Amino acid sequence: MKTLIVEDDPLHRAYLRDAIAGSLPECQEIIEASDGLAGEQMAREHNALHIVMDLQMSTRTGIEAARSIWRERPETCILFWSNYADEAYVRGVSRIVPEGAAYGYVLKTASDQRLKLALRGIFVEGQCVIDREVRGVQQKSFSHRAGFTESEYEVLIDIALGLTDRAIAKRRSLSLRSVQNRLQQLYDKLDIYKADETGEDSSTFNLRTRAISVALLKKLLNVNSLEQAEIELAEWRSSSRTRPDQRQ
Amino acid sequence: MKTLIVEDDPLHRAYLRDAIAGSLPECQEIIEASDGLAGEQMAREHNALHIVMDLQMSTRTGIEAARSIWRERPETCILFWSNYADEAYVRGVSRIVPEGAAYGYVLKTASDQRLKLALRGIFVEGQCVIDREVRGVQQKSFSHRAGFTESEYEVLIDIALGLTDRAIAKRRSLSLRSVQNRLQQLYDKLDIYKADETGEDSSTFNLRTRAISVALLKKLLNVNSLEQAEIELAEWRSSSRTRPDQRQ
DNA sequence: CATCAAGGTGCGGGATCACGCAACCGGTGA
DNA sequence: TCACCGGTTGCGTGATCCCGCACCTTGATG
Repeated sequence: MKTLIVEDDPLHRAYLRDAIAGSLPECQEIIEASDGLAGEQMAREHNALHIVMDLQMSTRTGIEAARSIWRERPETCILFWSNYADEAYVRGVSRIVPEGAAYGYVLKTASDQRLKLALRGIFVEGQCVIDREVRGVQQKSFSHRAGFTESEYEVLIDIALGLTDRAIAKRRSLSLRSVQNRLQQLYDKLDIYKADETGEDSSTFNLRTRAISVALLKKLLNVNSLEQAEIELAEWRSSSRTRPDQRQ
Repeated sequence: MKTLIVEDDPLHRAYLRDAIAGSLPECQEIIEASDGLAGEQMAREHNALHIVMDLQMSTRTGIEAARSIWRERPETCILFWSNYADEAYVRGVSRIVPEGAAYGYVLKTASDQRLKLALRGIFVEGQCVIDREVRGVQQKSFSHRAGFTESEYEVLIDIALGLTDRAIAKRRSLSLRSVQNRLQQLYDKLDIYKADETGEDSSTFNLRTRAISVALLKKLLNVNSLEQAEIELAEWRSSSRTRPDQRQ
């Protein structure tokens, strides 16, 4: 059995190495990569089916790397080891995990014990191991109460990218009015109004930008997800230019 | 001589401890705190004049902690040890360092050697030690070419908070039109238009929100600075309600 | 089948934003 | 002294956004 570590911080890498050596005696070989891109290649070359991966790396996010790895070998077991349980990350991960694959999400603040249990659970037992803190976020984001539907999340990303209503409508194949409806729902759920109504002098907030601000503060959005969305947007823009306007 | 470490990651804390012990034999005592708040208190209680501090911590940002520490004891030497050289961080730091204080900014990716040199330079020689990578950012942000003036940065933050033009005008004591002018300059410098003019079909972007997006992607803004700005905004809002409208 | 809730769509209007044009003003250098 | 320049302000217009009202799907439920 072989394990790949993808993590940019050398200290954390060393720590992981120890944890793996200490909890997985059946693991004969540990290989390492210090960013997402290298991790991707190394996984391919060594045919690594057991991976521990950091999210938030500079060259290539853990999510991006994991996505292409899983596209090639969906049976790969991946343990995400991250600093944060932001909804943006959790949503990003659960969006890409293939049907029935074993994966895990444990926080870097978790104890030695927790990490080692997760390593065994995922890599030898084939379970999914998700930290309780992360579970909470996951739950919330899929319950419809104060959680966001996929479509609301879409418009949230689109306005955060700076698109106009019209552009969003085109991109998501909706009418202008529908987009605005979704925005409305978004404003409701984000509680944009709460802070505003303090004075009779309302209208201190521009709803659209305020929504972005609140989403960032509530960790629904993070800069990584924006970067990701930005490149998807660029792809869409170039593809829709070559094949312009095929509605109707 | 006594040194205080403020850092939330235990691994990094241990690493720092070694680095200090190895490079500062004159240091007899090392004390530690695992978040900004604790660091602040500990600095006060132990009257620590030599501090190594992480930026980005959960409970209280390094910047916030440093600010109140410096307010009490401006002669404190602080070495900021951070993962990133984002303009938002660099600007945040250089905004709070008191006249003539010795401080440093070194990246976590720097070599052992660099870190140890910085430790000696700041704590025993009283120099300022700024990593080259960080210098670059600092330079850029104060040269007027493609850099941002303080006032442009102000409106950038304000729109990122979600304020309307009118609200910004009131907060910064400007006319509505001036605010809009500053926005204009901001849009120019951020190159908002570049991406938009590809097709004859312009207007895919809402300038205001696009500006936020680009600023985030260019690391001019980060979520920490937003959180900080948000509490300042709350203060201003409550104070301007008690003393309402004293123009003219 | 009747009904009901969710989501998409059109219409229309009031508010806000983006921005060109023009005027003003405190400092700088010829 | 005068021309110039960067920053501020007022006026006005067209584009965009926010959002209430009303209608129409579609799938689920009694």
